[in-house]
Amino acid sequence: MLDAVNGLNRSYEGVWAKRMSVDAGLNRSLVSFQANKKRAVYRWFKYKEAFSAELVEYLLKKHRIKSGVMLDPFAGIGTALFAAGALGLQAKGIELLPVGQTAINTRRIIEWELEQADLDRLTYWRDTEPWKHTDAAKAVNELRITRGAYPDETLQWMRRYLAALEQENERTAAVLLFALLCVLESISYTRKDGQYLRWDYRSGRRQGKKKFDKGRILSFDEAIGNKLRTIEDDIRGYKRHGDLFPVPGSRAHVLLHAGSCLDALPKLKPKSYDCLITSPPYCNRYDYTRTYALELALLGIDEMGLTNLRQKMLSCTVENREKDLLAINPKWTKAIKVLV
DNA sequence: GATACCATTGTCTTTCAACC
DNA sequence: GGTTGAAAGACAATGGTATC
Repeated sequence: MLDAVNGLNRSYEGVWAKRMSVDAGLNRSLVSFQANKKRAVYRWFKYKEAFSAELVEYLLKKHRIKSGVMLDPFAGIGTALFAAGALGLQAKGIELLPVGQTAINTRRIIEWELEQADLDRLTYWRDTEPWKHTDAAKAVNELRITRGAYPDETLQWMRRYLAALEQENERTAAVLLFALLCVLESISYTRKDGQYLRWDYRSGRRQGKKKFDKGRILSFDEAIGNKLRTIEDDIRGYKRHGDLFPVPGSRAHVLLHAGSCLDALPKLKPKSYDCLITSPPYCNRYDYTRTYALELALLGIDEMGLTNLRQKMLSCTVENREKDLLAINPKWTKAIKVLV
């Protein structure tokens, strides 16, 4: 079977061989998340799987694409969408993981809906730390895989933070929730390490032969304070003459389809896109419901939701259940015939 | 009811180039 | 010179189900 798959791959590569080339102008920073770490807005959420906005700009410039519609069927946190959108293209994305959907939707709120008064509320939160002045608390959703992820004190502050942000309007609350989403790893006993969540020895979880020490775990105040400061600085950085987005085209035209591209791709209208930039998932290895478990829990996913999400993913490691691919797209007959 | 079997879920170790 | 990471290989724990 493997020979048949490899044969199919080779013949398909042959179709595209003349169109593929090695670009010496690219380096590791550009094609990974590294370049986003220092870039305003893109640096908020550390999504290691992303490529850089600079790469998107590089590719569009190189191929002289200045208008039209771009598609990213594995949109992630929307790096390609917003980078292309800011250059004047219409950008459409498909994303299954709620973490990515939240990142994209929050950024759309910031670009299109956030008002000056909302921005002032973020400044208020940064300066006065309202979670410290409330007794109200809201439970932090927990999953089996996230149990014991935070120090007790941190968990208490998270509960108060969640309760306090509910007093804000929808726009401000969305940004505040996203800020918390961005710091979860840094305030937890976990680190996203390769394809699984690695646990610090202080978590109380069962340890392996080698003790894992993730180093300093940030306090809630320090982590969220830094994040709110960064987000606010970046948004205000846009500001000129009282308008958040004065540069024509800088406010990205981004549309998101929240769901699986297995469902969405066959329904797209043919020949309606001018270019496609994407970073597809590994087909047999990575399971995002493990590495992004903290974030998914915060977003309210329950055990059943987590299981369903895991099985919906295109890839999902060796334990993935078989999918009825022909029911999704009858045109895949040839490829499927090789596999059986 | 005990047992075997199997799919699913969760974790560990090794590796080494690139990064900081 | 320590740390990190869109590897890769493997295995343990768990829970459901078929079989006796």
